[in-house]
Amino acid sequence: MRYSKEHKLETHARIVKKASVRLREKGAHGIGVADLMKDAGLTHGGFYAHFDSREALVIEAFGYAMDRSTDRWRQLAGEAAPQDRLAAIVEAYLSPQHRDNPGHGCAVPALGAEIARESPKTRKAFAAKLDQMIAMMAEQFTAEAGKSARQQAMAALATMMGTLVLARVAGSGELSEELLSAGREAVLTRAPAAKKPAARTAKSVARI
Amino acid sequence: MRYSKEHKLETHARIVKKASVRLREKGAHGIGVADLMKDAGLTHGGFYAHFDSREALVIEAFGYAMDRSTDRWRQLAGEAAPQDRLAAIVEAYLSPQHRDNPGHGCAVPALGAEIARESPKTRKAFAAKLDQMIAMMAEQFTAEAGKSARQQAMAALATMMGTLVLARVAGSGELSEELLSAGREAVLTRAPAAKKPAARTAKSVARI
DNA sequence: TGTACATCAGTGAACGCGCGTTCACTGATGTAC
DNA sequence: TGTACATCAGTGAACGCGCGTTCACTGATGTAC
Repeated sequence: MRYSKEHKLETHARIVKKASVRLREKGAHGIGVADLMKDAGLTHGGFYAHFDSREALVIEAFGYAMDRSTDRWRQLAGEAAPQDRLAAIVEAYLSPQHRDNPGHGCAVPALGAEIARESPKTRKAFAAKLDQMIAMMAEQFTAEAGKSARQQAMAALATMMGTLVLARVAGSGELSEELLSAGREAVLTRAPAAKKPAARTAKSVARI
Repeated sequence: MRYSKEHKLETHARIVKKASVRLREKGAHGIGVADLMKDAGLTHGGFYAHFDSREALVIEAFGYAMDRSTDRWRQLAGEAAPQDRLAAIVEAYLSPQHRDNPGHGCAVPALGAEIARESPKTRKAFAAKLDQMIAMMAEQFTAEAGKSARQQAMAALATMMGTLVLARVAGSGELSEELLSAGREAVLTRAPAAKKPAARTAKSVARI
């Protein structure tokens, strides 16, 4: 059943993509190689034709998820008027839809704490993607009051991902909504161009 | 070897205390029952005389850690002059010492994301402790600019735990320090009585 | 007070199970002649 | 063009291992008489 040249690359990409969803849903150790391969329509035996180890897949899947998030935010920002860009990102990030869809959401709140305990190799891969994400967020800020755009971006990202973790722990009740609201307010009322953002549809925010 | 009445309670408490450290260090699934019992100077067979299941210990250990953190912050606040209280907490929280000592630090950045994936029972236990922590933090804020003390406390907690997760992923290099600094600035320059806090010694902040 | 018995925290072997990884094999298709 | 062989992505059984949990047993000490 020898396949065309592109076939292996396509299969590899499919495994990574599917794994990035399931790992965000279940945690970096919450799902096994056999189930991840099954999700991609394969059996577990073929796994090592694509990856050196389970950890190698985790790194790739994590990087994929981070890139998709960064792309998605850039897209959301691009679609909004300049003064609404930060708000567009924050409203989408701190929404019930994002809270309830970790599999298609930001990898940082889903996997950050676990990655912090992994090997230096894994952590470095994460840190590099995190740095890109910070740079993208920094484009939404201007330096002011002694704070650089990058500094503001880091704090905003921390508040956003922290709020999402807390809101997920709280479930979907009143406390959870309160947390999301407090997070949105905190990031947006500090920002230079903080206006009430245009309402986003559920569809447009479901995938970050 | 029948023991005195208090003996079992003491042993139980010792297991919980030791487990709370190791679980924060290794993650909610990162260490097994046998090793946890060994840490308490026992063998694994006796585990079920103390707990219905591994999950039951995780819940107890987690609650213990949360209570210690809340106590510790209250103590830090009590030792500082009124206008320095928030700063005392934030400086200790967002310090390299806390970043490098997850086992004796706040359970939220260490275990929050994992708890979010656990059973409703576990999540509810976490949410109740989180609510207490929020209430304690709210004592450090006053309502202003349309934001209640509670709302400010939630955002501050999210920024603090989010920053710590990111700083731990980044390791101990420049990016990590940058993140800690940005987090401190973000929480403190929004606060009503934000002054430069008195320097804390490493000793006083090592255990949160 | 002295003695026989009951208690039960803790021990250590054993269980069933799922995991990451390995390996001999398959078979459709590319390639050499 | 036709044929024999090489390739290698994918299969499925098997491996060793560690895990959570169970269980028969131990033995120091409290309790009943």
